[in-house]
Amino acid sequence: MSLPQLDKIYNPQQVEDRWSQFWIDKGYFHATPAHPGQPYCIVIPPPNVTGSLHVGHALNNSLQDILIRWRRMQGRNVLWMPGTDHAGIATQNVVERQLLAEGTSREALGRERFVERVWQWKAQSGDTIIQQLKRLGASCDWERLRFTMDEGLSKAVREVFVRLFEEGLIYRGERLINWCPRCLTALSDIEVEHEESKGKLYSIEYPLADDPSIRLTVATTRPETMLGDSAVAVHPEDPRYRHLIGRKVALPLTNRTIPIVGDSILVDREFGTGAVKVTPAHDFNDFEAGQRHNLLRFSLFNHEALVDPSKLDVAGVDPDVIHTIRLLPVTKARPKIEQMLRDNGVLAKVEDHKMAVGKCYRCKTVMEPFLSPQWFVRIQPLAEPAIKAVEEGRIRLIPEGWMNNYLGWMRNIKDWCISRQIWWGHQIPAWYCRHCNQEEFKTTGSQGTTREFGFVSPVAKPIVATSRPATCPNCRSADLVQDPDVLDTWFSSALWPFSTLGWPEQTPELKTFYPTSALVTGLDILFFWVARMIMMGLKFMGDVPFRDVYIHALVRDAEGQKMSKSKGNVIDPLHVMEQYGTDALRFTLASMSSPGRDLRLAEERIEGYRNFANKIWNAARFILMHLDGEREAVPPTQRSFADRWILSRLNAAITTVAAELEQYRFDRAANTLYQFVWHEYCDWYLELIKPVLQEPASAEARRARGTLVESFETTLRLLHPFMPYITEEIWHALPHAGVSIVTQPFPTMQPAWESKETEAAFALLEQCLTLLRTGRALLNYAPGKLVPFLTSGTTEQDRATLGALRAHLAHLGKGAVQVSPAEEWPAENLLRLAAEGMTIGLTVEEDVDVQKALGRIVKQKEEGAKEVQRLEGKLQSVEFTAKAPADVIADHHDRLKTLRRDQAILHSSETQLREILHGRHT
RNA sequence: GGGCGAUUAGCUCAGUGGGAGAGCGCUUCCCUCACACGGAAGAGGCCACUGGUUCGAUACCAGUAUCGCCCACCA
Repeated sequence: MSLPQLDKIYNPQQVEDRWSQFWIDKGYFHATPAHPGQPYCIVIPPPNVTGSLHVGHALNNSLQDILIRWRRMQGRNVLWMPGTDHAGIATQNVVERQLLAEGTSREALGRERFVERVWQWKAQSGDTIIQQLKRLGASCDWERLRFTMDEGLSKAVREVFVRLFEEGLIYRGERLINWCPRCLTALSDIEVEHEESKGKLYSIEYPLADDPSIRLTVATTRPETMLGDSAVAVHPEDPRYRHLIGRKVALPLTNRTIPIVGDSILVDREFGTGAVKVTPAHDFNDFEAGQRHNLLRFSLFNHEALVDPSKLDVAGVDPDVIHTIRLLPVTKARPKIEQMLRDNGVLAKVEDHKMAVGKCYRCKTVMEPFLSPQWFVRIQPLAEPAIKAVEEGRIRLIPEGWMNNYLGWMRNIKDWCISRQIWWGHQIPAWYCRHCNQEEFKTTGSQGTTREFGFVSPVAKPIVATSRPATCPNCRSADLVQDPDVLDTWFSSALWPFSTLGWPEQTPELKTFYPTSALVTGLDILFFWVARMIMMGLKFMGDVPFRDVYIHALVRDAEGQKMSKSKGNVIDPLHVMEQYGTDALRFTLASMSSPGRDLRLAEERIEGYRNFANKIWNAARFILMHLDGEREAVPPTQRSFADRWILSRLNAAITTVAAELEQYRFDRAANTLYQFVWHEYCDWYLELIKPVLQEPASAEARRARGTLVESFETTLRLLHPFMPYITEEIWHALPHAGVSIVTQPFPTMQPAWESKETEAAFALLEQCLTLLRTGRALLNYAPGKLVPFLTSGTTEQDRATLGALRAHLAHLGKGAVQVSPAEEWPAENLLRLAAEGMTIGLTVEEDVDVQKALGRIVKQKEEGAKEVQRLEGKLQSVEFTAKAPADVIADHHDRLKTLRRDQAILHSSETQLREILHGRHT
């Protein structure tokens, strides 16, 4: 059999593309419901269709692929459902930036042409991330690639919307929502990021309308909103203010008087003065208070968060004030108002105050509470079953520490604002009859809106349907206008586990793969995505969307900073794959993925695992080099010590890896593999069998080759989910049956391989050798020089045991350690003797500087008793027989605890040792 | 303000009611015919602090400190 010539250094680039394509061409990743195995399904967290693979994706998908490949090898019916997300605002922003660079704009293009343009961009760049995922080795069923705006998925979106609307779980209304004045759209509560910032707390005095001598002091962080105040609230049982409820105060800078109301929900008596200004159009609490007390709402700013003079006019603001702050941004208006309040003598004080300011999660612009008509999902009825599913363990969060997070959020969940005033996305399947809503549409143009910025009046009555109705069911008019808003991106993602499987059609895929098995995702989208999938899955499928949710950490840079382009600390996974190989990247990410902890990725770490790949590669080279001859399967009873040992260890590795994967402990599984392959398989096993392989024709060698191939091939299969490329490449070079390692069975525990006795024996053997080497190094014994390694043992048996030890260990000292005598004994016997107290001695020739060695020990003792203790522990069985000055020996004799004198020392000269070396172990 | 997590070798992190570990880095020696992306040996830690439980605590409990994350309408 001719073996391929392998390079000394593993070159990932040369193999990766080849196998990636090979796997796809062979259709290994394609799933079919007809497959007899137990279904195992993961739906991918769909990346932004126009995005590029970042290291977070790399982590997320590496972990998924490990699970998927592992389950596939186990014979399960595996489906990894891939797809991309249209990512409404994010994508729209990107295309808008492109337009800006071209000197045009979304508005100039108009809605239809803009959306067309985004589709073009999608067509152009949508394939990028898919190709990158393939490069990562992701074994998705690429034939099933989905996109959230596919016809099928859009149908699911409309279906869900209509059903929820018909059940009253979706409604439309004018509410205070989070508004991004830059993206010009509403956002949901969780799309607002709170950031601590320094602000001021302003105390303003409002005089009673009928008795200006009495003043109520209220505090606010946003004095500019006082122009829109509708009331002052006090606690109804507060003795200071109780009697004032029902009276009015004169609102400074305006011609309005506003009532004093009692409200126990809004007002905390203990806080501040106990009196609160109420601004229903600019504060979420105040909005609710306003509803409770039927207060007027005075909106002051326009959709760009600029002071709107016409609204100020409506709010009865003093014309001079309007003039001063008209069209100013909110932050610019604030100091003007502050000054005017001061001029009016009603600004009691200004203090420093820290506050949380909300920012848009897409563009970091400061958000503004904005009164506008929007669509909402009534979430509570959906949340309850979703809470139960997790409480009852039908869905498992891993690590489970996140459960409280999830439950806490779900229990306090608020209605979900799902309408967005952007163009890219699923347009809301609601239409308005222009005829029936004449009043509302009177003042408008073709867009069919009555208000600023394209809002359809909140009073207009929508017709909700999965497709455009031909006529108005009420008046038969065909003059229908579709609601201009689109749905929150996360609305369609919430349906992902069943929409991708064909819902609302009852497909075989849906039947086979729903509920899916596991979801692998980052914490950052637990609420955005995971929680909503659970709610929607339970609602529309009547069952949980997945059993396990594995929540992995965020990838940070080596300093623990979030990676961001602006900081320039981004590790580009594509670059890493290029430089170190995909397998190295995957293995690194897996090995660092401890639960509940962010992972700091440093390039050195990747380099380390690149070296690991190279180690595997060279082990393969070694093995292939020695395979040029017959080999036989070995009956367990005839296996050599080394064979029994490595199979037992391999067995342990298999058991551990599988157990860790079951628990999503990718880190421990990876570390087990690393430890096994490098420090057991390569460091010890391959070294142990080297001498045997030196005689290729021997029966011993034939048997050794049998186990060698078997153990290595098994190891490759064990490694494959983590390092798919290199394992496939090497597997093909090894003797094998089958077409690809991808479809080979995952190794399973072999009870016959387990041998605790052999492992115990090996442990002793290892100790002996380490002792020997330590002694050598400690005594500065020249590296090329043989160390006579002599042991006690008076009987023939002892002597023979020692010989066997030499046979097994001679090479381990890399030619510099030899054991005498030469008789052959099974190593186990030696080890048994060792266990019974036999001591191994190290004899030093006269040219060794014992004094120096001992001096080191003494010096270290002076420096710290602990170190010397450790040294003594190691040296306790080392014998010094060199011609050192007698006083030195005497001085340190007791501490060195030399060999017991009742044991004979087998001595050997250098000449004898050379004979042994060349005579070898046959 | 509430909740959660972290604190172990220079760095990144595992870990367990009884011996303190790994990778990388570092020191010494070695380019020995699988691998210098390698081999051998080694240095380096009051396991954050303070109490408690225990025969025994790095581990369990309480508190403190520092850091981080999530949530939050206290004007």
